[in-house]
Amino acid sequence: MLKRERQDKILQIINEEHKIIASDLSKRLSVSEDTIRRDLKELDNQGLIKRVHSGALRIGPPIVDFSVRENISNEIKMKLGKKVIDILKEDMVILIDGGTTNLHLVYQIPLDFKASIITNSPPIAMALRNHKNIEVIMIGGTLFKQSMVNLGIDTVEYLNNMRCDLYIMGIYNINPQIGISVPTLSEASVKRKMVSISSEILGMVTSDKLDTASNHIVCPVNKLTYLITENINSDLKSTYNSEEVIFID
Amino acid sequence: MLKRERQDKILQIINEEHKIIASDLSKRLSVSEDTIRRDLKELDNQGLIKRVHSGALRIGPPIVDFSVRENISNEIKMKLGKKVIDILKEDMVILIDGGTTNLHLVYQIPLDFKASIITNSPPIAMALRNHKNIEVIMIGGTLFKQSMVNLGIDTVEYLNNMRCDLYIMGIYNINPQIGISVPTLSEASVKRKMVSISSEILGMVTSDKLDTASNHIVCPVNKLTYLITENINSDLKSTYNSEEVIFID
DNA sequence: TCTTTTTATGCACGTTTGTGCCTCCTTTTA
DNA sequence: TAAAAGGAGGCACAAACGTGCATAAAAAGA
Repeated sequence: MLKRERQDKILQIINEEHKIIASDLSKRLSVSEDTIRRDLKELDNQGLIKRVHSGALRIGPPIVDFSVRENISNEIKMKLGKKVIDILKEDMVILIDGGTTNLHLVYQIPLDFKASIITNSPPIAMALRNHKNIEVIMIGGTLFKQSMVNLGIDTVEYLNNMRCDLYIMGIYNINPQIGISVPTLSEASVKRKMVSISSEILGMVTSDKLDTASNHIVCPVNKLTYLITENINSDLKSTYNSEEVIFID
Repeated sequence: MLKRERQDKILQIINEEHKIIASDLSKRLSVSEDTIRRDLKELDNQGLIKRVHSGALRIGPPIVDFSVRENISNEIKMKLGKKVIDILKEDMVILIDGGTTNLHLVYQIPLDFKASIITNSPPIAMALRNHKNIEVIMIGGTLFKQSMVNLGIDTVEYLNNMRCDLYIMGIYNINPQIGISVPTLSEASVKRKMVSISSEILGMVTSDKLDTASNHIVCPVNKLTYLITENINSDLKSTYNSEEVIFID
């Protein structure tokens, strides 16, 4: 691999992931850490990245993660997001609601990607600020601060007048028997409406959410077109997998 | 997690929550308290936070991104915002649109302030995340990324069904003859509607915006109930001041 | 194509940085 | 005023860094 080629790759990775660790990069690109260090130094001198001890950061605003508890690692959510990027097609009309996992996905959408994105989540809208070719349509409502999404009658009503190709659902609880559920009624009704107007539905779940349930049911699991998880546990796979759901791990 | 990344996160948290406890941070970011102490010490030395026993406090203007850390205009905008805080009364219904000056105002609203805030600007909504007693209503629309506000027919229509006590207008151009103007038609029509449904109107302007004009006129200057500026130039004062406008500098 | 020159890479080795732990001291709180 | 919580400084260790040098890989020239 040529030096130039490798540095481009580094830039691409850092743009997607917003930060990199030098030692990781060394493994991923199969070169010595010395070379990576030299690359990072050069890119930093050109002002393309911000070099810091043990890695580098992307220039520009950092990820504004609104989750109070940082427990679930961002890396995992990033990985989930990466799997979804390939499913997105140009010129799709994509509906995305809230959740940090969805946010991490949005952060990884290439800056030149062309699409329409509809969302009721202010952080998602903010994250699309620099995507010149993405038309962002925000759905209003009363801000539910815990999940940072707009909810309420107006939100549901607005959704009545639209359809979209893909709904990327933020999932808090999923259970093979009970289905997908959320803790509040207003979130459930908005999500139900979103489900009903979408051709395909995609859900990303971190392992801590598998086999949990809450009070308000959104829909059964088989409504999902795609289910993306981190875990390759074959038990889970067979539990959730079905003819209808495309299971990606 | 990289050190710089962690420190940026600390800044973000302290900006949102106005104060932090070192031991909490240690848990939230999964590092030892020693490391947090060192981080806080460094940030304090850089003048970015105010270190106190057992934690730290926010120091004036919010600054998360290292690329925007040293921005002087932040200071000025913060001072303007401070003047406005006293005008806000509890339980008001306040309409706020976009602009960085407005955002700086919102950052200074006390965390326990009680009110309803209606906005078409995602950053404003985000900034109110930790204000438990503020009901935030977001108005949807097509996101105009340059000013980060939602615009369009739906936005205007939604405003038809409401009234509010105070409209805090983001001002880009103001001129005693021409009035208040903006560069785009859609922004102008939304602002005009906002003017028409509000009992009082407040505008903050930094000196660089005084005596400038743009293509689409929103309203004459005397529509303003309050005009807040940084400059004590008496010429300007007499130009803009009138029986109708309360001039604060 | 072959040789020469330039550039890029990996390794060795001493240095620096970041972090957690420990001890002793200071501040806060009951 | 005593106990508890927080803070400062030192120590240790691992990971990351920079530098010089030998060698490999490109690029340039013949």
